[in-house]
Amino acid sequence: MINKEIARIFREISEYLEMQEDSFRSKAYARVSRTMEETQEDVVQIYERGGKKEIENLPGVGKSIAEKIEEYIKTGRIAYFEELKQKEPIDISSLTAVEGLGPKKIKKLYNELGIKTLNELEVAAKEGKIRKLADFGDKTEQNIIKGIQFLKQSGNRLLLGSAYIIAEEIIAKIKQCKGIEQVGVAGSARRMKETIGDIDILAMIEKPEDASAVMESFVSLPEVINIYSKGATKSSIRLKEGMNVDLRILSQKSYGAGLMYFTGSKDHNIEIRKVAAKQGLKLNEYGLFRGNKQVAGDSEEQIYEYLGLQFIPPEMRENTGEIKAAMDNKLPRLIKEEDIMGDLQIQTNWTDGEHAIMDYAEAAIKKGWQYILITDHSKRLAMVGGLDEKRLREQGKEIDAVNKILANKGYNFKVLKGIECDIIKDGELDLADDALAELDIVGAAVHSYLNLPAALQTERMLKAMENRYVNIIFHPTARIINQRRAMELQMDLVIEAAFKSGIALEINAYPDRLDLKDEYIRKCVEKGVKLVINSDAHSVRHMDYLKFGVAQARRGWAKREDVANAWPIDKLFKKLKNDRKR
DNA sequence: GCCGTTTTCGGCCCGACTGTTTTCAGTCG
Repeated sequence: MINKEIARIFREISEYLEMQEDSFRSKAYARVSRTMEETQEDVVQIYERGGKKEIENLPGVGKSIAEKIEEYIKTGRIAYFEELKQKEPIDISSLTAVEGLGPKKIKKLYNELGIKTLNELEVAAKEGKIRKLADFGDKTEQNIIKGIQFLKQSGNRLLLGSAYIIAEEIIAKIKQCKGIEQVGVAGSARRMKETIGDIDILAMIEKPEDASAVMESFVSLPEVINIYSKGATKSSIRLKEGMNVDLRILSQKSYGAGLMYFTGSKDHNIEIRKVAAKQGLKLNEYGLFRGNKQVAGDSEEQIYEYLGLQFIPPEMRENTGEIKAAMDNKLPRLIKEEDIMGDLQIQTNWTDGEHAIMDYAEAAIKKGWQYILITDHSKRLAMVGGLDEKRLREQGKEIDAVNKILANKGYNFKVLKGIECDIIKDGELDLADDALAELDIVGAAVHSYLNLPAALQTERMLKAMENRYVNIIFHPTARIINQRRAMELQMDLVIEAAFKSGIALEINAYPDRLDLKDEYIRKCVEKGVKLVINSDAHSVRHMDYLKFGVAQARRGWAKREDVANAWPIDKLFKKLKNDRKR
């Protein structure tokens, strides 16, 4: 996958151009860098499908940049970038990673002191050379030293699941401050991105004079190890966990505008501000203005409405067509957590799960669900005691017994018989067809040989999908966020096969999986491929993860109709099972 | 370098905070 590599090169080009004061061209490259970062489909595949023209369809990509992408695909390099690097051989990406250092300062450091690398920067700072430069001073030098220190100990972006917990803890503390009307999370956490860089928190206060006390208690939270900035309305800190948190304080009449601004995404905001500008309006984080007069701002709903747009849910705010859709009144009604009627992937103490079938059933009933599917591993996963045909049938008896007890208690609830059947290397399934035939719903998943080349891996997957008993492919790409790359799969072919066969693809809600990714989900939705959102619970408490899967589905523009486990049980059987074209 | 319901040329989101300076450039989001 070369998208990330191209993204990095364009980001560096952007920074070189910024050094040369070519700000607009720089922004053009920065924008395409973000696009490449977010594009899930391999740009090589896009190129193979439709050549340079197809690449130009990517937002922000024009003729010149499309040519550079083509050049990279063909030759593995971009001559323009090589020239820039040769002229000024600076390790820009490492240096800009230092908080407070940007292209202009880096340029000065290079010109005055010949600094090219992080190491040279650190040495110069520690030797006190930086403070002597014009426009630099003691503080800047200290901040550089600190910045390098933090850089060395900071790791990956945090999983949404973890960031959420941290944000909630901080919010709870801020809520206790005097004069606080409302506190909420904004930023990528509110957009429910799968990983989070910084946590953004927004607070509304009644009286402006309370602001400084709120800021004071924010920056003195016990977890704080650095204060980047502290102002009347905006402060920025770093937590022990290695995570940066911003707090912004707003008045009631600006809360909606601030929430919108702080939620992003950046590209969404830029586009929305352009929409405003076209109507002779100005949008900033304080409100929507005509001249000096505020015409909207206390709620997001009000701002979108004034601009003639439908309300755009935060998960959609990525500038990938949602603004146009909102303009045309064509936003989909996204799936909600309340729409979910059951969970179709649960591991019990028959294999590597923590709890018994009845425990999960009771928890599901509490959630108001109508069914769960029990899906322990199959025998190939010997490590966790995967079920063979015999034990699977024994488990079926326990499920029957649980259902009987629940029925006697008067619950309208059903435990369904399933399996997470291993797809072995050649695409065959791990269990015999006659055993699968006895189950209500069959899930299949890859757990081994994750490094096969794309063609082979795809062939394997398609072969498994030919099995007439398979209803769902679990965690289709097998990635683990921050740990393991997705399998190399030609997803277009997999999605096509799912469409033809009537097999559903899973959105696995486990925080470090979230597999399918949002972009693939959107392709499924466009194509009419059925989805399911499962917790992959190995414990009763994991069933709460479903909300992250729902969020991922929303980021992929999925509606209730697209998600099989948002359907009542009879429709679930009809559409997922009996409609399966065999 | 990109882009178009004012446009194929002339624009390009907007503001807070910091540090170094006497009015602002650089950085960040």
